[in-house]
Amino acid sequence: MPKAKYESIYHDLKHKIEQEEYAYQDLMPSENRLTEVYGCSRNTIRRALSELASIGYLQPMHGKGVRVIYTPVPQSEFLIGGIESFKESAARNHLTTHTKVIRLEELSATRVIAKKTGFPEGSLLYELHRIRYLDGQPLILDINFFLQELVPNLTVTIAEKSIYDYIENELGMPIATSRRHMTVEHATREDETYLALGDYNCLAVITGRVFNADGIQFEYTQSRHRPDFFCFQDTAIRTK
Amino acid sequence: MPKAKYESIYHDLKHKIEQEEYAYQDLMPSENRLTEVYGCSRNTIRRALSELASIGYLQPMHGKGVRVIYTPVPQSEFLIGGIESFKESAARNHLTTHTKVIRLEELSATRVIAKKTGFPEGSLLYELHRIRYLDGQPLILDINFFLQELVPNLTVTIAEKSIYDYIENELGMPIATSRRHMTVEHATREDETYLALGDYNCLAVITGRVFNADGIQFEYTQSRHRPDFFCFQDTAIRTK
DNA sequence: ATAGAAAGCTTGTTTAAACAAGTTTGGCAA
DNA sequence: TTGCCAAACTTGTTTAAACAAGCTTTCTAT
Repeated sequence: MPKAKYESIYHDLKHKIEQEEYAYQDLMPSENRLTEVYGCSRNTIRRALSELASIGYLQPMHGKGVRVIYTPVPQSEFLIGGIESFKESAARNHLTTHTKVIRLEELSATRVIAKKTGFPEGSLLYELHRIRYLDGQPLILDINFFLQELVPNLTVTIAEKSIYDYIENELGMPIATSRRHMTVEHATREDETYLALGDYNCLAVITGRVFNADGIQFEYTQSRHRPDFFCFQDTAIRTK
Repeated sequence: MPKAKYESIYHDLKHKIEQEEYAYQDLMPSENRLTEVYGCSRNTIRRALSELASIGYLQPMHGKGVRVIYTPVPQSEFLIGGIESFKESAARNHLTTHTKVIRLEELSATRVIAKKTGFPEGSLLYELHRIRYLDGQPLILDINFFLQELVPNLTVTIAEKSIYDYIENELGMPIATSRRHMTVEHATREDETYLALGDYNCLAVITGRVFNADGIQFEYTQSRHRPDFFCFQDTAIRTK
């Protein structure tokens, strides 16, 4: 499905790196070599390589070559990374899931809610609380606010399936960018009621604003994760 | 001191967005307009714009324009993001800091340590435990493993100042890429001893491998954060 | 008046070329 | 043999051009 040339080269190289055809610490073929292999220009190769560098797969070295620094991650954990729905994450980890809606109501954004969520004061919103189960265990309390104007006609049925699927495929609104904060917070009464926290008295909390492809925020979300199944991945590139 | 043209354009535009000269939800000037303003080619402009999109400042819209989606973040929190030393983060937040070394010893990587840290078995390492204080409060327990071959002659004095400064400026080794995991873990005996955890019984833990510009891993690090001062920032772009 | 085509914007992809700058190799001269 | 320099690699930056594709405006034909 990649329509752009650099995308298919990116995916091809990514796959070869993950299969360790290009192994950890190896040098990649030179850009000129890859140009011949893929029958494209050097710029197109460089675009694919730079995206692989940005996800921490490659380390380019000026004058020397490009080194593979990808190492396989142990797939035992439920990993979060990128913008991914709960169901997508679960599927990637071969786990079964279901979702229970605790609360779904309409409201208008007060000044306090507007400040917290980033929506304009007075916006019509949906507030949605859901519990996410993985293999029968309640792991995540999701609290979402959706802009009714962009995500209309939200129902319990939709909320228990996949909202992202509804948004992208039924409403035809592409999801683009998400800016998130991660913190660790004390468990609330609601957390204790719905999640089997055991002896943990805090949770991993991911808070974020989600924008569509037009740069309009349509969602404010807070995911409250039971610590024992939470892992967030990230690659950082140091800028000079 | 950006030496490349696209870097200085990037920084200039970033600054203007942060100053809200280009405000939230505004459209940026078109690429053709910006080429006139900055006197450069469209490619160079596009490079600057795409880096601003990758940090969640801009949302490009095919055929329509580029929308500003940056909103200022409340600067009250101690934010983590990118590869940044503790001192750099503290300085950015106008806070005073000091560091106490708990433990500094040499060791050779056993099989277990090699698997955990990603260093080859038998590597000579430094193991370093430090407490980081912010305005007098013990907030972070840092546990580091350094490859002696690349980070030689580590002393308590260096460890209490800035190791990144030592590595980059004294040893002249550029730090490039860091792959990290974030989890929430039960407090250990060591955490309880050194950090004033109050009634928290867990911590935010950032675990990571750090690579130099040659793609060689020189550090394995674990930062154990007291929850109340921990906040991690991230921008995710959804890929189709 | 309205539908629809066309023109003129916008961003997205790809190529080609030239040059800059860092590293390695190989050969030449002392 | 040793030291040094030049040649031949490598990646990094910039320009120019052409075309694709999405969106908006304008004009035209019905």
